[in-house]
Amino acid sequence: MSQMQNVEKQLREMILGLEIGPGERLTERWIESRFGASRTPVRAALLRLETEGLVCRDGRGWTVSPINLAELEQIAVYREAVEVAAVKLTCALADRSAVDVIEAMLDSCDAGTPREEWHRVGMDFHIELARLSGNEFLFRAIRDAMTRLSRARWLEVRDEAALGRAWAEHHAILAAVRAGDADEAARLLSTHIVGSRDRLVTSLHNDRRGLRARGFAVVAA
Amino acid sequence: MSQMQNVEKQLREMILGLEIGPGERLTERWIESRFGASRTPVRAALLRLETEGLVCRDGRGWTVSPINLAELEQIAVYREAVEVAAVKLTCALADRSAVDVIEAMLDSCDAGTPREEWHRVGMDFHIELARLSGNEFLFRAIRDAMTRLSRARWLEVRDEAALGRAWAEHHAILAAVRAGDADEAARLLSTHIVGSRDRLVTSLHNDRRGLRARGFAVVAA
DNA sequence: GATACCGTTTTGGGATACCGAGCTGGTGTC
DNA sequence: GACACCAGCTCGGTATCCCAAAACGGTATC
Repeated sequence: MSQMQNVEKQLREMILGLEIGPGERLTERWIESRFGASRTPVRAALLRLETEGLVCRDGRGWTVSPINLAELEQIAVYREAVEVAAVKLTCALADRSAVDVIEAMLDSCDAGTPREEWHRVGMDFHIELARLSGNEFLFRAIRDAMTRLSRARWLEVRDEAALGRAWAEHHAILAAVRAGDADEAARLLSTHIVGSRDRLVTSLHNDRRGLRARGFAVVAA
Repeated sequence: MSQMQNVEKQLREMILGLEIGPGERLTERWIESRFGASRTPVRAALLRLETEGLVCRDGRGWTVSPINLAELEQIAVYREAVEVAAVKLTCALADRSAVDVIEAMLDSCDAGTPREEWHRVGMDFHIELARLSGNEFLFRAIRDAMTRLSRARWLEVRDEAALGRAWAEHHAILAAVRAGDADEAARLLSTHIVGSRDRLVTSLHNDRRGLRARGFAVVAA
């Protein structure tokens, strides 16, 4: 693997894993020494992460993108449009057996599963569901949107009940897709996304002082 | 303006203006000498253009992305989802007077307007309409999609009648938005996008030999 | 005449040196 | 004590150099 991909991957993981907090300043030289690469691959990695929205320019320097509540709300609207379109396409497919793989993915999470895994599977559900549509642009749009949402979802305070509800909604969506009921799948998915957004934004809004106390920049809606 | 932005802008214009043909090989050293910049900003510009889909990696090198008919069809589906969502949002706005600006933009084209201008306004119609939604993600999605479509739309053989029909559809969409009729606007926009895609793909498919003879790589659907 | 082999050249990937702008901290003046 | 100013440092932007791998071309052999 090239140095650029290496730096990009590791830096992305550090940002998504909140090892570097939202709003934190980054210098190319720090990344250079941190990952043992020279500035050329570091700069390339930063440029790519910038297009993913994980880092942004701060005047002349680089900053880990803050958590932006207004952005989260806009992404939800975007997701709703794109995911609903994707799931409708999928419902129109002759062979929808691939939903079984996604269902198995959901079922792989149980009481003993670590929180990281729940988080990852919760995102992959939407990404893989979008992939089934066969439309590369819808897929990429959702994958990128989920990447942007990743840190916020990780910070969200989710109780057991909320997680259970999300999983039930995921299962219901898959059932509708399996039945080929596009309207029902779209309705369920739409409701799920809006509900998730409300819980997410509410949770982060309530927690914003605590988050800021942890050094995380949170921009209000 | 920095060298990187300079190279990025000029190279984008050369690619979109077909001064460098789809499928053509690019070397960093050629770009370097062509624009009088060193390889660092050249590489940065290539990385950005790669995310726009205008250039792609070809093994170890760079290639101007070919015209891909399958991609054009997928983009149309993506556009339909995103643009319809955007226009529905716009219809729900209290103040929709900004449609007048877009209408004026359309009306600025007449018989004496050069083809480049028609082409640009035809794209900007969709981009500016999306911007009205106020959703940054919907806007960027459509702007980027139109960028990817730009070269194909330029190559399309469009007769006077087709242009007139497109303009009439644009006006009809604006009228529906002005009236706040979201369903009608969505229906008109959807029809417009599907119709445009059919004409575009058909035109390029019929012309593919001529295009290849001009040195343009065209990948079949 | 075709093909296999080897040296040369080209190319992208990476490392590093240099520059100028901007920030910082310390000092001197009022 | 406050503020203005300046030196030094830091940082991104750029240019350039090196390297290994791949592409190219020529030659020798069959």
